[in-house]
Amino acid sequence: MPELPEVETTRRGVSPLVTGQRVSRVVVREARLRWPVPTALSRELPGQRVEAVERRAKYLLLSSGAGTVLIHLGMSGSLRVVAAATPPALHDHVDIVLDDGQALRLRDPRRFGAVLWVRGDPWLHPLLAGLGPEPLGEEFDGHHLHRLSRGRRAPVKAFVMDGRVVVGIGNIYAAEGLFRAGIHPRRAAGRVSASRYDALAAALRRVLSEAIDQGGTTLRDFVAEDGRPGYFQQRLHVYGRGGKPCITCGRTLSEFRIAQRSTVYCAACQR
DNA sequence: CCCAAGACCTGGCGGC
DNA sequence: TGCCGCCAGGTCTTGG
Repeated sequence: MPELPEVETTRRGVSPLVTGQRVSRVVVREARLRWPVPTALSRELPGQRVEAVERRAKYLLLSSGAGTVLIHLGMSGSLRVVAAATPPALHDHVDIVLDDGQALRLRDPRRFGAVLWVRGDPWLHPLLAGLGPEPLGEEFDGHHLHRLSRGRRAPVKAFVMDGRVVVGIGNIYAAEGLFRAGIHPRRAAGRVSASRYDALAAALRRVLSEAIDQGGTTLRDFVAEDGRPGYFQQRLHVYGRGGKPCITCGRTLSEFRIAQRSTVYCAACQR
């Protein structure tokens, strides 16, 4: 579920309901996420006011005077704001209960997600410190990709999914960006030209922005009912379409695996 | 340093 | 209907 657009959609949905609220308690029903949910979170967050809800890569940061809650949704996580009295469903692992009677509730069936508590400067945390630029930020462009890729022999798809290069490009948007830029996903990263990296950076920006916009279309009821943002309805050009015709040339889309991830592309349009 | 593969989990689906 | 193998939006960790 969560690629960058969904995490950003979640942030926008949750932020106005949580920011400025005081935390009354933290309920951890299942601490065994990717890393154990620290007991210090339950001790030190209650009584604090949530100052802001920020995003870096696919991490959400809830800041308070005493520390920062670092949340990652993994493969299957979702966050909602519910009435604190709402009975938890299966896999509703953590509640951050607020003074106004609502709770920020994490559901994560596969438990690849994380809820951490960082006392000092969160930007120095090991999970955040080494990250590359935001794909929608100013530092990210074709020149950045071109410069970092020289001498790299890994497939360009794996290269753009590497968070040290640029954050937030998951399996869906890597495939979509490469298709729109006409680049074969298995081409060695070091053998993609500067101008084609310009096209790739622009394509990634565009597809991510579009997805966020579409998530935004259902933002109003996002927190209320079924937390599914609208961007799933957007037309994906290649992801999940292996064996179907290319929307540009009609040729059957090919599918193979790069680093255990399914990868769909058009052998005619992508070189 | 670079790269590929393994690891962590549950649930849904297709095939038999 | 039931069971089995495979696949799924991520990314840290390990080993060559």
